[in-house]
Amino acid sequence: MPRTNRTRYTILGVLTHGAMSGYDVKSFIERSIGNFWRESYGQIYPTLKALEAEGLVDRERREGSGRPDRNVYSITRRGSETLREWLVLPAEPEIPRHELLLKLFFGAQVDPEDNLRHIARYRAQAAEALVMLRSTSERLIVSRPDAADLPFWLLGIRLGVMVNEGVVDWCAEAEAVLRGATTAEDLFVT
Amino acid sequence: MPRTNRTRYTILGVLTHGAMSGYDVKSFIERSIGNFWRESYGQIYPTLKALEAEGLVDRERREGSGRPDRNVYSITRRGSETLREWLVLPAEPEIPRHELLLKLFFGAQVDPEDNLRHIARYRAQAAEALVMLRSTSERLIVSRPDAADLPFWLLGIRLGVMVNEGVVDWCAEAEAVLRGATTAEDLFVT
DNA sequence: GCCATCATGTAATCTGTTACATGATTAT
DNA sequence: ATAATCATGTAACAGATTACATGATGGC
Repeated sequence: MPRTNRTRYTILGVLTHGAMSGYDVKSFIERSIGNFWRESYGQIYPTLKALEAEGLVDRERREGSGRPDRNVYSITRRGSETLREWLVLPAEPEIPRHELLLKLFFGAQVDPEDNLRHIARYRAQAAEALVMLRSTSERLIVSRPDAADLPFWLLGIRLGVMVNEGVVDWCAEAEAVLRGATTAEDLFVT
Repeated sequence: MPRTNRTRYTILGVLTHGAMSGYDVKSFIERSIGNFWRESYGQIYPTLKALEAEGLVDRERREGSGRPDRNVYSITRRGSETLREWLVLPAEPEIPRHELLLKLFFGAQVDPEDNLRHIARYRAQAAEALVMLRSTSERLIVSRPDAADLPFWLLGIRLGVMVNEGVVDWCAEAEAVLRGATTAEDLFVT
């Protein structure tokens, strides 16, 4: 059994926030869940077509005044049902792939400075993510204090904050170990 | 440009730990880096063939006494160089996909209990992972205290511990929010 | 007797990215 | 001028999983 196609459900879920075009779906995903989910046009456009053929979304053609014509999609009753059926199913555990850890695992093959460069880059990415996450949470709290999905959005951001804080702490530990200031064993004793 | 094929380098890296068969490569990956990396036979066997054709690994056929014959692969000098070239390159950021957060993002579409079930399952997985990670670290520290790669192995485990501890904490917060005991906004104030 | 482990490999299939093609409008 | 945004779509291709095929040995 191949992995279930989650693009379908992502699009259906996005369309519960209102009718929109494929282009809009993409930018909605980037702005709202881009932190933990991504879709490309190469997936979105064909999937929208398939969803329409299955009666899970409706399409309405809108003449673009000046702008290109848009296909505006809205979710159907059957689409909502299909979405809810999937939402209550247990989330499949993600297949783990962490290239940084993979490279570090083979770190004995390269110079210590190479490993330290990896860590520094990783810490910078996590720190940058934290800034983004915190500013997004603030913006949401002031601009949409009454939205029904606000708690769900904030919980996603909150997990990102906690994980990235952990990453930043780990980077400090990793640097200490790679510089020889600590042994890795000590990390587990304390 | 397609994403670089990391299976190649994973196999080369594994073979720095000694000559072994495709079967061994798979079980080595599962036991050592299974926590953050996975490969299937469907990838390993064809990749080993390709690596041999490129002169990055050598193959030696060993008659199995009783057992099936084995193809034992060892990394060549050129293989080691190719590996090191890749190891020093910046790790490509993983494309994020987190099905649990995706489902939770659309959580307003289902009953609160459905969301709570997701969280409970997620916490159980993280708790189980923590038990595994801690016991692995202890086993490594006592059994291979002198191995040159021990610090690298332990650092990988340590990140897993820190991230999963964060996940467990987050699950408690998420449950409080979903039960209405706290508001999501409060999570960001404190 | 049966299951786990050892052992190799192919085929079918899917998911998903990237590049390409096209072209108007608006803001800088 | 020119870059960014709006807007839709296809084609090529790679990465990866799963299922299938085959078969022996050794422990319970």
